[in-house]
Amino acid sequence: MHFFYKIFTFNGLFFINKRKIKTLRVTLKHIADDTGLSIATVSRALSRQKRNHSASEEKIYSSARKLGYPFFTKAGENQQLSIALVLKLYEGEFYASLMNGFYEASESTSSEIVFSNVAKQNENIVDDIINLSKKHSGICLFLPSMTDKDYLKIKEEVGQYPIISLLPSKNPKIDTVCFDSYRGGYMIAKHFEEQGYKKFGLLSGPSNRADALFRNNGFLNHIHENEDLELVWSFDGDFTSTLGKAAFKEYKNTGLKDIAIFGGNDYSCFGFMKAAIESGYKIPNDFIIAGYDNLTFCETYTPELTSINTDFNELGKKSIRIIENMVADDSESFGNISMIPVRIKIRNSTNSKNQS
Amino acid sequence: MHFFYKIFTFNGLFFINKRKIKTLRVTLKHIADDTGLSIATVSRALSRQKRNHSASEEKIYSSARKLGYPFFTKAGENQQLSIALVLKLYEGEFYASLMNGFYEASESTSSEIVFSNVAKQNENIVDDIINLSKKHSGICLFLPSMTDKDYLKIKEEVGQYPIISLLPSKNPKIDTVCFDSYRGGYMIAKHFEEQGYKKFGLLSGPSNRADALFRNNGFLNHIHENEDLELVWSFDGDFTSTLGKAAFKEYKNTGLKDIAIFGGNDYSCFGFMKAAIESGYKIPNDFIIAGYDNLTFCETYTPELTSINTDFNELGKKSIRIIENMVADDSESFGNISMIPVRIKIRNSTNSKNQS
DNA sequence: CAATAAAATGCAATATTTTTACATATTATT
DNA sequence: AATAATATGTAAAAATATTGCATTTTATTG
Repeated sequence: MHFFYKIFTFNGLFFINKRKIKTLRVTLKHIADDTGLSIATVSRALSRQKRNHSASEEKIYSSARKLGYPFFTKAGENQQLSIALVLKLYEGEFYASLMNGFYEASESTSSEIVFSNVAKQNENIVDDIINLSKKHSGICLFLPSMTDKDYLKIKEEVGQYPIISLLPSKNPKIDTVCFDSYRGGYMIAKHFEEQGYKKFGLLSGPSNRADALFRNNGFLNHIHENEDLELVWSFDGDFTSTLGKAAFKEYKNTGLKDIAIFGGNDYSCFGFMKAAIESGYKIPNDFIIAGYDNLTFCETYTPELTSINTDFNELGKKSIRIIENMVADDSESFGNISMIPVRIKIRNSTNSKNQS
Repeated sequence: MHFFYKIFTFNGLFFINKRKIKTLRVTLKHIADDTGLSIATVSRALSRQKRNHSASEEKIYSSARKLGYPFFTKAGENQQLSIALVLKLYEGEFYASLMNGFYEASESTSSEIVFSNVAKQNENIVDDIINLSKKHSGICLFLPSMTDKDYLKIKEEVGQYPIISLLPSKNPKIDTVCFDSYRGGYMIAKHFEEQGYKKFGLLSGPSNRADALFRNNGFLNHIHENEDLELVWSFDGDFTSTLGKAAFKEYKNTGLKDIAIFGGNDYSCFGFMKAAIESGYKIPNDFIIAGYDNLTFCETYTPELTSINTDFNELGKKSIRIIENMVADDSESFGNISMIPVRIKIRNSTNSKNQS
């Protein structure tokens, strides 16, 4: 006589007919079956103090890793927090600086930083982040493409779990630690004014990035606050040197000279300056220009580029401290913003006086 | 009546007098004690399908993360390999490119790349790497400071565990996947010759880095192979633009002109060129120069810098493929080298003909 | 090559850890 | 205040891991 059961899975659970059965977690039995050895042998191999790298042991370890068998932490061993820095990695000095800043910051605390990359085309970033929240004590998000809606969804799912964003937002839904982009833009405009310029130009970053908007706003607000200052030219860039070059073409056509240009970021400026130099323009004589990010190449380029320095080590330290506090006392907090001050680094690209 | 026991730990084991007792792994009991809740409640919170973010649940999760309680993988869920890319992170475009290349390569395979940073001052790198070998299916090392002795020690401890180095070595102790640095240097010398130059200069990288030596050797060997070519100037740099500048001072003193200089890497060249331009030299008219790494700034700089392009995506793909093969068939392999070809990207800095 | 020692393995008993039924307490809703 | 829903603890049951002992396999020695 036979019985027939319908076995199916739903939401990660297993069912026989409609009765819920155990969620099958990975056990020594799975490894034993996978390697063809007995449970006892598997147990011994995994709990041995010193690995001996015999063929069986290697097979067991490799199977254990493959199947996701957990390697138990010994009690009292792992007391440090693990904080994930979630970003979409691209090429460029910027990302190395960001990661390096966080990493160095973590060395002076008892927390460990883990970098977590998010796929470039990824519909389920929110789910990924929620998953990460199981493995780490806190999360720092550097994801320019995230919308307010995404943040809200994360906040809902994740409750008072320690999570912060490293990018400014017009209307922050979660706690934020970021550079004071507004002030950066403002400082540049101020510096331009101090150099005696009245006519200003703006090569802006992508309009869907809040940090780009804040930089612009700081710059523009200083212009609008002063009657004798004027924005005479602007161009919508995207933080790439390619559009920086395109911006110069457009600028050249206008025939404007002797203006002070804020380039949004350094890459844009490098593209703009290169095109300008190739067209026979002299910087800072024909126009002055300043960037944002203070990449190492600001010093390498001729003329050296005035830029806004952002201290990633400070950003990292502050972020880690905030996450640590959030872990310690689980009081609800929501939309707090911490601003890291930025510094202007003045170089030759805005120094028309001493130059000529 | 009382008994006194001496409890102590050694090698992660616990002993009472001299009798070994259990290694105390983290269990629900620890979390229950830590949170003040019962084991049952902890069990329920951790195995709940949908988190509800109640105060207790948050406390339990946070304690679990803190103590290192393992989150079990469900059987059949985690079938992908996890490969660690171990490096010492510094600022600079180079590291972002390396990580990005590996990350993108991993997207087209079933393996996952995890970046693992190693502290800058770290006496126990070898131990750290051996620890990582428990958590990951394979390891890729990018650690220029490692010596042959270190590699040998790792190989001994780790047996036939899948591990490779991404840097060339004079006498490789473990399997290596790296760029063909020798050929890169060679290609530059060849290109210089084709441009009609007979007198060559070399600004070399740090002598303790095998990859720098290979670049030099490729360059020098082509010179030595041809009777009419000659090395007329050389300088010991360290891959920084600072020493690039210093190199130019030295070069200027020699009074040499019309030679072809290989800069070791791009940063050195940028420093050298900047100092040269500031001294009124014209490139490529007064000398031609080529770098190595093909950073994005090669195109941004004026003159655009000829350089050797290294495809990190290829490096990543090849490395992942090799690790995957090592995981699949556990045959012993030792000191195999795979070279990734490099390409020369010719730009204006070596183009004195069409220029003048 | 046989004799012996050392190491690895499987079985099954034992120990440990996790889950859950049931009773009770707490919190939310009407 | 009554009732329902949810959360918690106790203790029993179930699941999982470890280990003593016997057996097999591999390595070493004369």
